Amino acid sequence: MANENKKMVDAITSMDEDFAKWYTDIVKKAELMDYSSVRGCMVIQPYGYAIWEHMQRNLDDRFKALGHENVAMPMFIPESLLQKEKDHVEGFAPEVAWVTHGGNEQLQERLCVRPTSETLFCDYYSRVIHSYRDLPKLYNQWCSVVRWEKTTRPFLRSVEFHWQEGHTMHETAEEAIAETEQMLNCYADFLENDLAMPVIKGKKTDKEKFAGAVSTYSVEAMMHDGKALQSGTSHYFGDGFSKAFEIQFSGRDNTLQYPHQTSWGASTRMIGGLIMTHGDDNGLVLPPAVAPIQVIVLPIAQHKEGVLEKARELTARLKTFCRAKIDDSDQSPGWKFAQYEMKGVPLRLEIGPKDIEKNQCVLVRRDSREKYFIGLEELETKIPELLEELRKGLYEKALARREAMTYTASAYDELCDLGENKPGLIKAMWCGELVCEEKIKQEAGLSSRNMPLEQEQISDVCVCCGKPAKAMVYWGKAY
RNA sequence: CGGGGCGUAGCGCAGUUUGGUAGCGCACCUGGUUUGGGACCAGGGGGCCGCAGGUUCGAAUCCUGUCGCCCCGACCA
Repeated sequence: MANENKKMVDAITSMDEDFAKWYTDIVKKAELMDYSSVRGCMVIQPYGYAIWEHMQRNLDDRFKALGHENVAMPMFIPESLLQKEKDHVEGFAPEVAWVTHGGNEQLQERLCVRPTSETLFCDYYSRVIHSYRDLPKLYNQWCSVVRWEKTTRPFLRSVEFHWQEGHTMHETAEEAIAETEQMLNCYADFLENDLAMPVIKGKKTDKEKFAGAVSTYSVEAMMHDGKALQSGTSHYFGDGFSKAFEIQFSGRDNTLQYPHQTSWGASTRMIGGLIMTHGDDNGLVLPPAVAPIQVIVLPIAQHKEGVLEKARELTARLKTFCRAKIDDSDQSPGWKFAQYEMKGVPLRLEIGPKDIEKNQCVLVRRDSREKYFIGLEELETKIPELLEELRKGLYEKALARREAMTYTASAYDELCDLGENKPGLIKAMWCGELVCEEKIKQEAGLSSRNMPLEQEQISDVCVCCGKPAKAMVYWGKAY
């Protein structure tokens, strides 16, 4: 057994040895992405893109069930449009890419490649919203955006990344706030139930909020190394953009009003989150909801009479109720075991001569490597059961790890000490002042992740300055 | 953008100090034997040594520049 493990560990760097290398090893060896010739931009390979497609489909169904519609906005934003909202342009200008020429001609006004599309949506809304009867507008788009990031990492931070951005307009602030909360919950539900990633829902501090937003909410997940990953975000804009873009409508009382706005997004970064939440030293571990292959069928001694036929027949049967695939290539079984573990396939089905004799097969779980000998007539019930157990198991394991790596600091020394010595999240009270937040960043190396919706009263005073506390904050290091 | 490391076959590397025209393992191709945890034997294909200049009779090797990637920091989904 020790021998077996050794061989497989050889394939990728162990996460204890070098977490960053472990991550890039998985991303490459599971064939999720490849580097491209463009700095910071990646090729998402078929297997990685298939995961994204499952995420997209799942989220898109959720959005549509909540009344949203998909649209497509231009990829370019005229400079004048980007500049309409002051905070927004200040936040994004340092990292936008500019188009200055069309063919050989210099453009009269340069165009930025969208880093996010608030301005485009607002420009459009200013033309189509006239009456309260035009509201709400519940739009979403699936697209890629470009941010000229200085350092990049596959899926976690790339210059171009794929995402969805929802942009909605509402008659009242209350409605827009409700939308912001609803979409935050939508992401949380998707992440927790389908991706098996426990998240902390909370509000960002002013320092960390989106450029131009009144308030920003996030779902934060903890990775294997204790760092936080913002995995989805939902903003309430109030009427700031509406005023900047002169979006007005006639209200029920026949007065001119500004609509209230939200935006919310989730990106291919979630793929990085999956890797760093569930992955292990044998590779990726995928939750069934987004696994391109849920069950890989591996014929054993496939040259022997009847094995391949039986394996193909089983695969066809499996395909009627789950995403199944057979690998009948002539690689050795051991190679295939390792290969599909690397790719994170939740269940492996082995079928060989001995099994056929007994009318059974072997199912092996990716997460625990537990083996189950299953009668062939039970597959329709056993496979969904095992997939569900695996999903729950992944969630519980991730939650237990997060809890074990979450600390409480009631004194400043304690906060600094934890920040330096304990990877993970730290709960501590905060007065709400930027100076304290910056001091904590400077001295403890911790940024505020969010102020959780589920607040706890650790003490009455700010961990940093000792003045009365306004909120409990999760502090940590982030991707 | 600062600090560090690295670019030689698809991948991982040796060769660079001391210039002499490129090698190993894996992968790939062919044939055969194998097949319940990364199989074995035999044969074979593949490289403007990141790119551009320079020095030299001769450069993977020395010099200059440049591009890219990775890691650690500051900024961000």
